[in-house]
Amino acid sequence: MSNSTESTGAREPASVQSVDRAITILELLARGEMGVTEIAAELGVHKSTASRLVYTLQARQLVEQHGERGRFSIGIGMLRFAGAVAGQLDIVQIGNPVCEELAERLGETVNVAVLDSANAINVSQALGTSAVAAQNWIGQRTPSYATASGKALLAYTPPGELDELLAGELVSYTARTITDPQELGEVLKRVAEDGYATSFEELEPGLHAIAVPVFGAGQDVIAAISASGPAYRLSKKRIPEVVEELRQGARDLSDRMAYAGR
Amino acid sequence: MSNSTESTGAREPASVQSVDRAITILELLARGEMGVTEIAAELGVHKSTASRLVYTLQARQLVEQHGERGRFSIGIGMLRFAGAVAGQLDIVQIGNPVCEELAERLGETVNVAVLDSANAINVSQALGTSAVAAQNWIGQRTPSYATASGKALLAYTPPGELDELLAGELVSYTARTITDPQELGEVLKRVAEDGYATSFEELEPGLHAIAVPVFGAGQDVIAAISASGPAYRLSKKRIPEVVEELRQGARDLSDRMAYAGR
DNA sequence: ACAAGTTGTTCCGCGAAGCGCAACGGAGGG
DNA sequence: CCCTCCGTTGCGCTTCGCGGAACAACTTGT
Repeated sequence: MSNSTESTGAREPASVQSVDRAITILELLARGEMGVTEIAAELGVHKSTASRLVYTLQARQLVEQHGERGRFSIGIGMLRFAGAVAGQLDIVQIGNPVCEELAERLGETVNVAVLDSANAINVSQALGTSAVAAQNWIGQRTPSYATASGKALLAYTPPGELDELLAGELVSYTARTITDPQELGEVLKRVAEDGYATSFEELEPGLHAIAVPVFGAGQDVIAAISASGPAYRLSKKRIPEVVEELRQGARDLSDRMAYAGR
Repeated sequence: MSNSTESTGAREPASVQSVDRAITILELLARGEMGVTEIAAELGVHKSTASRLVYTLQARQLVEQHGERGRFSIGIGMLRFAGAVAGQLDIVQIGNPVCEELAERLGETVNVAVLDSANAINVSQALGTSAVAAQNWIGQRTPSYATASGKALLAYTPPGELDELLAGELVSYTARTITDPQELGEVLKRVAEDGYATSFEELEPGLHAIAVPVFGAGQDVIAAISASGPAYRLSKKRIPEVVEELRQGARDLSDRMAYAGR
């Protein structure tokens, strides 16, 4: 949240202050509407400063003002960039229809995720049929060791890199989160053997997820597909069924990616 | 592109310079990879300035560096915002599956667009089956009077607002672009009667498009669905067939939006 | 193979640009 | 109808960010 100016410490090449603040504003607004005063308080700056930053973002359509003098929220202009990043990562576009189909077939929320250093990032999503308005996970950075997708991705990473990647990262989110490096290693080995990974309440209480890897042209893993839902519905019993469906989707996605040329 | 500092003229409340530049960088990178020097030249600033701006964006994952010292491109962090804006505009999420289905049925690229002042902005997209790697239109701001979607949206706007909206906007893109306000008025009236709009090479030579409006809860138009493709394939003859499919999709989308609660 | 041309990054001093302050004007709410 | 809270706008001071130049790591040309 409010990470103010860190004057001393590590020698980071120094960021441009106002740009950094502007990005923070965008991240705040990504979570919901806010007023200028609220933003200023969160940033730890004066109202006027926040106002001008917001104005700049608004002039470029990155934020929108709801009334003439109302609150602010993320703007449509952001979609332009969204389209660009989606265009660069073919998997985003190609993953969407696959997600849709799986979501309909399983009735659960389905995501495609890729690995970015220690985090798994969801790049595509399709909501399940359940009426419960599920959370939007797109773009979310989730700790790889605590999610099904993450573990599916990590399982095929060389152990050497792995230790480096997760050094000092193993924070506990629930009672079931794996925090012991050695235990994690064993679990990942098992994942590689079985060809699927699970996360049963390791990230959030009551949240279950099952994931399988998506292979690229060679033997490398380029993504993971996961199904997630409430614990009472996505039980252990359903693993074989769900894994089977996910595998089919993963194969489908692999093929489409190969066809697309990458 | 390079809009430098305009010292004189209208009294705009003044933007924060570095933030404005940073956004320009993002827009540049949205079109493809670039190097720092290239960016600096485009912005009209010194390399060092560009380097620091890019570093700031990179630290927040909004841009990525391809090698250790390579070129830059839009980063995955952008997806976080994309998810946020998609969450706020329900139509983005709901529109996607509708696009997919229509695209498969028609074999052409299908888009959902909304109106933003004088521009039509594509918010959802599904590519057609044709092997031709079509352009990514998501987030694109297109001149409403020259696109099928745009005209479908404008046709239900009160004439008063319309004149104000398009004052001095009617630029010509091709020989067929409508640049006469009176002619546009007549065309739009026709669109409202027929219930569909076309753009045959009015935006780009060789590009045809057909669109229908999407109605909200009342009689208001909240979006438009369009099919677009090369002139030789999406000919006038196909209008009845395509319009019929699009109408069905629009009704579907309307229903789903109503069901979703907005 | 070396040199000359790139590239992107870092250090530093000056100046403008952006910040905080305070006053303004409108919108609700009591 | 006053009082409070909101977002916006001049204004002056200081800081922050810019430009210049030197640097280091690659690529190219001969």
